[in-house]
Amino acid sequence: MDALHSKLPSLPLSLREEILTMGIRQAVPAGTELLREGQYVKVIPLVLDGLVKVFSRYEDRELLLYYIEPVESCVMSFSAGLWNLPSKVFAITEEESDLLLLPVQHVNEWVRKYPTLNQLFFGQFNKRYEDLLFTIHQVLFQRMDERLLTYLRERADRLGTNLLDLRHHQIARELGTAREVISRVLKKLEQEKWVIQHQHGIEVVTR
Amino acid sequence: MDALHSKLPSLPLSLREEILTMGIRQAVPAGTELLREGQYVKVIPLVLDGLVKVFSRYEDRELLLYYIEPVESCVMSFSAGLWNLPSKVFAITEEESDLLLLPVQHVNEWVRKYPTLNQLFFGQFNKRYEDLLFTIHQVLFQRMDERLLTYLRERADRLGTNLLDLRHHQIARELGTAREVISRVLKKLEQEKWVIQHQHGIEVVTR
DNA sequence: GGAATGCAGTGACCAAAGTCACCGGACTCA
DNA sequence: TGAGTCCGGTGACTTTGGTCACTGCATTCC
Repeated sequence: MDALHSKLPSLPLSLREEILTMGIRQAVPAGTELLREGQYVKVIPLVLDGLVKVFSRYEDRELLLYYIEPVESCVMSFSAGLWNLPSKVFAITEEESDLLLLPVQHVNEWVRKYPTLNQLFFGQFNKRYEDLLFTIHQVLFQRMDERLLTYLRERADRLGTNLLDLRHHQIARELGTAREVISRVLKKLEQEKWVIQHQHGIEVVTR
Repeated sequence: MDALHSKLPSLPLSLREEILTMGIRQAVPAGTELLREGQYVKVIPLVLDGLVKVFSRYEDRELLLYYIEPVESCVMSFSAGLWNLPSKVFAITEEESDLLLLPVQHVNEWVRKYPTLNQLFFGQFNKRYEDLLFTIHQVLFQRMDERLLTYLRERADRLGTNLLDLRHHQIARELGTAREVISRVLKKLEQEKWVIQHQHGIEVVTR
């Protein structure tokens, strides 16, 4: 339970203690939906461990916007929670994750009482803003082969392995396209020696 | 000079006075570049009057991200200014505009001294986050005809007129596409009676 | 063993959008 | 008045990516 202290050393001790008493610690399995479009939010989740994906959805297509890594939070939940607005994205745990749920009324107090908390929130907003900029860039200016390779490399970096256990249809959903497209492009990337497709995974060739 | 008082009544009087003494009031003509990619920022501009466009650029294509309207600011300048990071977007005045330039070191103090200022900053971050979400949505999930019509309507609403004086190539740049595409799609929209093209402008047909 | 299921491969086709080349009208300005 | 420039229109073509239909594996589960 002292994880918070080591992970957020920048916050005042008294705030960390308040957070620990008021916050609800929760372990959630992989694949749990944390936030749905149109939903109102009463707790702000802080990811202590694990990984959460944030998506935009339209009809039956979706697009991965960004990942929330440990000791980060979801800015959509800030605005949705603090101003009681409906969410415009949905979020799902990618791995089994350890969350700290912060009830919004307390967060409202803390923001007033502890100005340093604002620094943290600003940082999060800024990170997500940059993530979205990057995503826009990819979607508008890059072709599928580039986007796919960037996606695979980013994932390999994050997981610390070149062997990615991924289904084509998973990739397609995250990139907002169709399974066949991924199969086709992946084959092209393989011919160009950027990746190797094994029976149970895709190997990203190190440069 | 009392514009600020009437326009930002939510801020404490003493802060507004500080802003007025430390901020630099500046009128800039239309088409002035305020922020360039890679640039470091020493003042945070607050738009008092006029209109500023914010773009993402890649090679020789660009994409309009959002507009900054009166009594709004640019979140890219927050992060670029307050953390001394290079900008990833560029901004240009669309109309002649009246700006209030806030030197970053003072803003840093104000943020600490006046917690209400944080509310304003949060609001701005949230607005831009939503703008970017909307843009992603348009770019990935909508076809050009939809995007173009949405763009024209939004613009007509903002300017309060159905008659838009726009060049095809301007539109193309803002939507990140080519002039010919706009010409083609505009013709289709005209055939479908959504717009009428006049000699000197495009009329958006009211629904 | 056989049916069902999930996954990937693939060819054919289509639609959207990007590109190229070229035209002609309007306007400007020297 | 004639050259230059800006603007929009357009046909032809290409590329990219989305869709459809169908195949062949594995694996799993009765």
